Amino acid sequence: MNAPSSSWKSDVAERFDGIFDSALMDDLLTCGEHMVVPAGTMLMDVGQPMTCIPLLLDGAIKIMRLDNEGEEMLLYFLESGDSCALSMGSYMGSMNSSIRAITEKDTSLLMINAYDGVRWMKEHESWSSFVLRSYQMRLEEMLEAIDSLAFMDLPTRLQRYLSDKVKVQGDLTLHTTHQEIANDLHTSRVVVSRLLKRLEHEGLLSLHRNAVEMKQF
Amino acid sequence: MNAPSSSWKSDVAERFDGIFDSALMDDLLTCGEHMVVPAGTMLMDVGQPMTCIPLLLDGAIKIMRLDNEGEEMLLYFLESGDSCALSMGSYMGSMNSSIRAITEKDTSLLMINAYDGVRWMKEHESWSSFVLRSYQMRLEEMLEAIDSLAFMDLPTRLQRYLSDKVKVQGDLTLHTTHQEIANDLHTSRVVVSRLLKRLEHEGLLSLHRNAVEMKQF
DNA sequence: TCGTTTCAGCAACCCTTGTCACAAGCGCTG
DNA sequence: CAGCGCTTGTGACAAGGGTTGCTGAAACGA
Repeated sequence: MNAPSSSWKSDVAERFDGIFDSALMDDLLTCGEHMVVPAGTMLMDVGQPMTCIPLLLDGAIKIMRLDNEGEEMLLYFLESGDSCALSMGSYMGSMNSSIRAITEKDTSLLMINAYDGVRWMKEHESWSSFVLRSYQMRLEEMLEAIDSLAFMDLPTRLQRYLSDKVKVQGDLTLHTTHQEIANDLHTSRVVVSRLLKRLEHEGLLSLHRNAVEMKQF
Repeated sequence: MNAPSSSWKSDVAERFDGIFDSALMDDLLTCGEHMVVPAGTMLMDVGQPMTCIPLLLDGAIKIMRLDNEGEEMLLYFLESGDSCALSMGSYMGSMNSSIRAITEKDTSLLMINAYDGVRWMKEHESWSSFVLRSYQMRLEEMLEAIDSLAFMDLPTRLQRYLSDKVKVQGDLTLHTTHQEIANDLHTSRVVVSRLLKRLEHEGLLSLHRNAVEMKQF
């Protein structure tokens, strides 16, 4: 959010320069609805109908999976330039979201009506290859989530999580609680505290109230 | 594989009737290369370039993820009518496979050159929506894999695995070893033997050498 | 400033899962 | 038939991680 909110069109032009051709860019600017949402906003929840496709201009969105008891599990983060391909699902049979999306930072995004998105698949080759690439990237990130669950122990997963979060936040100091970390990793607060303490002893980070300050990552 | 191998074209026509329009069907029959592969064949491995898109006519394919040490983890099964969207990735930046694919049964499939597949995205609307639906289905299955890893304990995962396998094989008796099951679930043989024994005591199945006979599922 | 709430640290305990070691049975082949 | 490899069963044990309960400190709100 470096630019004033009136200039989001130049943000779009800059962010997707070389990716979308000019005709598509025009359609985007005409049909897209620009939004700025503060950190912590739930953009989408499990069971909600998906009517539009978000294009991220700035900020970050946390994508999570839930089980029947409402327990969360972090899947991945969307960052600037990303889009959530799962939203195209509204066009294909599955009408409802199977994930929860919450802004991780203040976020600027362009909402595309799903119907327009589908129409453009035929009209703009640069759009259809963008959508396919987006699906591809989401699949790769899901694979990484599976890797971490299937092949890594909790200390390793925690370190990866902290690294990712530093990258997304762009700040070595993470303003979060142990409980939040535990939710994202789907484990318990006590366990996270234990492991963080260990990492502090190893000198990899230092702990404060409501904050984890990373030294290396 | 009910039909003689010469009549695979009618298999295709029947399997994808109502999904592909007639022009696409013609292209499919012209450009596609039909193959019949026996069970246990590795169709694709991690690191291999992906040059074609498989359309499953009959049979089943097991899709697995590997870690650095070569440890396996079952992701999902492809069944008749499915396609592996990951293969489209060859067109998008990522040239190499990140998964391993092994036929689970004798399998009949139609191989589409990736280049043709990409070209048809523009030319045939029924193709592009098929590809998108395919991506969508793969994503949903990955989500289920994540659910099972993140939210379920091993006894539950084992039961789900056995159920899935029965459905895919179309046979209540699974011809497999405890070691193979352990590989698919990424656990150890001893643990699988233990849990299977428990399920046998509960009357859900009975155990034989190289076979698990399901009673209910 | 005082009470309340939230957060983190810590200890003890337990359950699930993984590991090791070994034995027994089946089926194959020389 | 003897020998071998593969598969399964089982007991004892270790480790990872989840649970409970309690404590004190920091932040917050009136």
